[in-house]
Amino acid sequence: MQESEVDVDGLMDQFHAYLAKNQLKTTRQRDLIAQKFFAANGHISIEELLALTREESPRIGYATVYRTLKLLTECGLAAHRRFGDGQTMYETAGDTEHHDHLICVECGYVLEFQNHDIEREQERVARSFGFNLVRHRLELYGMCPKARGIKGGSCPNDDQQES
Amino acid sequence: MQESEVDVDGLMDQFHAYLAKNQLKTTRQRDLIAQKFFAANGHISIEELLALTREESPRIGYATVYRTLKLLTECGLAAHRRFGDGQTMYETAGDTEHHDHLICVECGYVLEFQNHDIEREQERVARSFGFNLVRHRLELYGMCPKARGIKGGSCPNDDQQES
DNA sequence: CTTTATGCAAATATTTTGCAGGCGC
DNA sequence: GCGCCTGCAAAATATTTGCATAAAG
Repeated sequence: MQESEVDVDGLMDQFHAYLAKNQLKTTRQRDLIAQKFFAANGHISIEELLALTREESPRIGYATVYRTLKLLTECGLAAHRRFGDGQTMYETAGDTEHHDHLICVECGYVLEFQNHDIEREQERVARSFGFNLVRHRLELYGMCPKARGIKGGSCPNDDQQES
Repeated sequence: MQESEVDVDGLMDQFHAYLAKNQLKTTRQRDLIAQKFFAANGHISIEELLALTREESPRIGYATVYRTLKLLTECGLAAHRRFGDGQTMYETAGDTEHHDHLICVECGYVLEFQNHDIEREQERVARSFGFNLVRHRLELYGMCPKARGIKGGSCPNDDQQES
């Protein structure tokens, strides 16, 4: 796996800093949810996150997950996103790791990547229009090797929205 | 206005082709919704689209808009998207016009552009992961010249989602 | 101790579906 | 005419909120 390791601690620090600055409290639930979220490497649904947190703290409910995710969104560490027709996913959005997405249109598998050449070009384009680039989002949709090879066969994860 | 004109006719053709190919029917409602959608230049919510179509055909309901948008999504002409915490937005995603977006975070102004160097790089990246690139979406967020100059002053259009 | 957060369930909001009549082909 | 579509309302989902209790600072 070339799953780029996320700096969970750093993100947790940012989260705590935000809580402190706004006189909000650090609770076990919030920490747990945030931790699981960050550790998920950036793509997770409310359901999945709830399931993960419940493994360690079964009483946690949807509301708390939603509320915590909202906090994370407010401080810029999370952002929701909908790939295809499926459920809403959340992804990490800290500056620390900036990744773009390569998404398989067959099986919905999401791969992350970074490419400095592209980023450099983006800067140039923005500047050429007089814009000051703050952030960007790039998604490439295509067919993954497995999907191409087997064509309707077994993709990394098959739970898909081919209508 | 330098709102780059979208090739509505071309998109409508693609839509009709899809309907025909799948033995679905061309109806006044579908055409109206699709037309309004394409003309919206790519960013519109269900509500807004419903309102627009109702201007000309007041009996249209949510269901029809949802259903039509689902069709458009299936044939690759639309895709949903959530900016910030707000409502779900739909955007055009036809291959015919391959432009990316440069969005002002201050005023929400959306500029379209094309850059072949970036596209070429995207191809390379996708290939390097064994993917067969089908389409992509690139959004650059930054501050537009006007926003930077006046800093909080008058941007082309002020109706924004700064969370 | 005081204030804020949690968990539950009820309230809202969003999206989908069933069905009878209407319309495109 | 036949079969797909529409509009309406009801159903299914998804998300938010109110409140009593529990926990954090």
